[in-house]
Amino acid sequence: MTNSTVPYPEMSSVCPVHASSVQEAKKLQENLRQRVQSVTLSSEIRLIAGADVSCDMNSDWGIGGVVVCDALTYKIVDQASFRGSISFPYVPGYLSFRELPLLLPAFERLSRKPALVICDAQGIAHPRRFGLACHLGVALDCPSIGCAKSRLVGEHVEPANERGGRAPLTLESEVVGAVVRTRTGVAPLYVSVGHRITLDEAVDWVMRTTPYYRVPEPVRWAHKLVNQVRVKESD
DNA sequence: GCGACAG
DNA sequence: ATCTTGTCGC
Repeated sequence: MTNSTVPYPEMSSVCPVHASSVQEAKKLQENLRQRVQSVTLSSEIRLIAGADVSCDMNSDWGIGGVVVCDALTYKIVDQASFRGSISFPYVPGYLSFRELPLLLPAFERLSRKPALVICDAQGIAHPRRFGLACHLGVALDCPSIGCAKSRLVGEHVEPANERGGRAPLTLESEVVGAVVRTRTGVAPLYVSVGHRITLDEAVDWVMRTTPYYRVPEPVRWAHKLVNQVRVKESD
């Protein structure tokens, strides 16, 4: 029988997030990418989460954190973090193997389970269409959005300077995301499908969660959380 | 060989 | 990502 108090019973079983080399990580990505679903959101979204990681400059420790917000008021309803050692180097294209080992344990510590997660990273706007947001979405079997502050791959024109300005992000003649201006006069965000959502829905949720700042509210809170914990918890 | 390159 | 104060601009 299943235990309903465990937030993510499916996580521990079938989605590897560790790799001992870039070559191994690449093979995992090429295999796991088949599990990504770009489909319409299946349920009504009442709780939305932001996830982020903070790394210590001169050590191999980092903090993974999640903040869960009410999808209508953006008030914080739950949060959790996890401190651990970082085992994978930062290699562009392989960020999930560095950050997911810190993020997933944080999700396990939540008492409220979000219906949608916004990640501070790419989704399918990735060389092998399997950025961190996809990896996290598949591992948690949860809808997710890739919402990065800068470009990893793809070409695009400059979106209109006003809030709501949007331009397609193209890679190998495929639209893999959207470059979205969330605030007038500020640098745009790179939005893409993570898992179990469509690009238009992803852009819609990024716009809905940016009423005040460039970055979505849940991600801003998660960023504050992990930095606070890192300073407080620094040995 | 050279430049690009989420966090 | 991280180290960091003041400062330029709307």
